[in-house]
Amino acid sequence: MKKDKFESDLLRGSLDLIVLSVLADGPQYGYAIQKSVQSASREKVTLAAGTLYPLLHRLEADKLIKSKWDDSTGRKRKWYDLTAKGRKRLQTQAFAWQQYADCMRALVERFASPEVFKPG
Amino acid sequence: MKKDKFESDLLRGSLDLIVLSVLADGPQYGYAIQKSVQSASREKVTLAAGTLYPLLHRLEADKLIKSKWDDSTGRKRKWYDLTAKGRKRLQTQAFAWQQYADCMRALVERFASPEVFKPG
DNA sequence: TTGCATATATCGCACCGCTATACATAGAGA
DNA sequence: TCTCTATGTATAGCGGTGCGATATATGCAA
Repeated sequence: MKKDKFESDLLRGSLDLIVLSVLADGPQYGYAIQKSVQSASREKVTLAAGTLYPLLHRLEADKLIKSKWDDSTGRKRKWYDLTAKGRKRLQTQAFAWQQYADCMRALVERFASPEVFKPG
Repeated sequence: MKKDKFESDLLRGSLDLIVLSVLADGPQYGYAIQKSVQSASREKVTLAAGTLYPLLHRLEADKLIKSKWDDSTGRKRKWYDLTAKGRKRLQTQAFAWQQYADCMRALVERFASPEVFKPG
């Protein structure tokens, strides 16, 4: 559990935003989104499949994204694209996140110090 | 629900850190912590009692804080204080949070724009 | 033909913030 | 005195969500 990744609870409430932001650059299918998030976060955020697909279904149910199957190639892929509502949500959510981050930073900034290696 | 406050899911995973940071300035009892968090965040973060007390119990179970009842005054108050472990956790958690925030900011910064008032 | 990466999906667990509820005291105002 | 509000702590249960486990299927390379 002591991976170099962020705690699940820290990501909670941010994953929607992350996925929306990744889709802002153009349509992608699920598995590609997973890889995009991973690389865009420099491997700090890893979306488990059991997290990603339900999340995409939720976003679609909320009409923030829309999907289309592509059977033309060998592999069946479900492509997702932002809706107008999704684009709008991305903006407001991103802004809300910054507000939250500014507030948090003010609270905890002075306490931050990296964990240091202690020889056993 | 359209209050000026942050979404619950956004706070999730940060509340521990917030409470630890508030306790870093000295011992406080539950109700005071609630008020401190509220004012330190400029009313952006409001800890419901049903959130705060279980949270404090968890932190104590993890030996990050320790408690002591004070019956000397009229009102019975349970005072909480950081342990050495709690102080250490505060540092590492605050640092982890900054890492996370930097990562998030890089991802969503360019999309942020405030919600504008639209006359109906 | 074996194995891995790709690709999507769902179930159920665990965790936690919140509402609702409960109980008790102090102090102010009627 | 009575009532109302703020203070003070606590728990039960609900709802949402990230995740591990599991299932299924295909393309491709060794």
